[in-house]
Amino acid sequence: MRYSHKLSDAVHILAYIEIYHDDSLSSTAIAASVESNPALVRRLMVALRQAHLLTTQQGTSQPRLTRSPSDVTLLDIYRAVEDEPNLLHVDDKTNPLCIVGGNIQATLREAYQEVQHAAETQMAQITLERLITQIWTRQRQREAADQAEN
Amino acid sequence: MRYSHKLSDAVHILAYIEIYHDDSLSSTAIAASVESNPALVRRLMVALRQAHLLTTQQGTSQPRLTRSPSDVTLLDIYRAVEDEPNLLHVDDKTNPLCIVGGNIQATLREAYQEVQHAAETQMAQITLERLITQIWTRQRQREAADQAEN
DNA sequence: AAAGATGTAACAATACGAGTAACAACTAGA
DNA sequence: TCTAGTTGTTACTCGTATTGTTACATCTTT
Repeated sequence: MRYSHKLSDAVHILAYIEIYHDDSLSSTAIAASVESNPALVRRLMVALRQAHLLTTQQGTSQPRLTRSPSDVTLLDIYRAVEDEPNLLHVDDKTNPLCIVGGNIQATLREAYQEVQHAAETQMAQITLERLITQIWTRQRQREAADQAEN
Repeated sequence: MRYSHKLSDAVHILAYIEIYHDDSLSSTAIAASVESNPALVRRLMVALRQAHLLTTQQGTSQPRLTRSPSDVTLLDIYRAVEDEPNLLHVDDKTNPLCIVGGNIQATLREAYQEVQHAAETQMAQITLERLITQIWTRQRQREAADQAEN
């Protein structure tokens, strides 16, 4: 399985907008935090906007979250940015004349659906608020560690 | 997310070996059912062999399952063939000087781990025996449907 | 008007899965 | 023993998806 960072970067963007809501929220500034480029940020923000997770206004560097972070879950973000909703994928090119090839697709689809449901149930329990809280907690821990070092 | 068929094809191979254990089990025959090529089948069989899910003997087209299908789960097969064990992936290239960039990696790693655990728990409950049973059930249903049609 | 930002598209670079081919080593049967 | 068929393994190519890069029309603010 190849790996994309869409979900991680989307969470990053939302958390950035929430944490730095008083600073510049230009795609360039956000891209600097993601260590990526403004176009990627804007592309992801299109998906987040279509999912009604944030609002933007052309020309103004002022994206805003439309929902409370306590009301946004990892599942919402996942569905917003991942155009392929499934974590596991059935090989849809098997020999229909074979007992295995003719029946394994539907069988695996059902099994994968159970795995998907378990994963999504867990994703639905992880709120953006919790993630932001943990980011702050880790930040304070790092600052305390830096203090102790000096 | 890009998608591979390694897991599906590996399940296919194991089910094929179990169901057609009295027929030819050459990589060419299996590849015909997967509608793939013998090299792919052999590559996957290497991983399955290293995970002690089957035994092979060079030159003989007689792979054998080493465990009872009731004792092999989707998780076993998943871990055998997927070299990247994680379904979700953290962007490990973020700006450490930013509150978000400096703390989101560890935060997401923890969250993703919970999702991974939920998915793997479900995978561990799906046995190869169950999958094979369902393949047979669907086969009988198809045969009955074909009968009714004529 | 000018500067800076977004929205969007086109293209290149990159990475990875999968297909293909080739060949040494091994097995089984004539 | 010889031969055909198979596995184990490697190298290369191809197709596809993500990401990086660039460009530019459109919008907002000063």
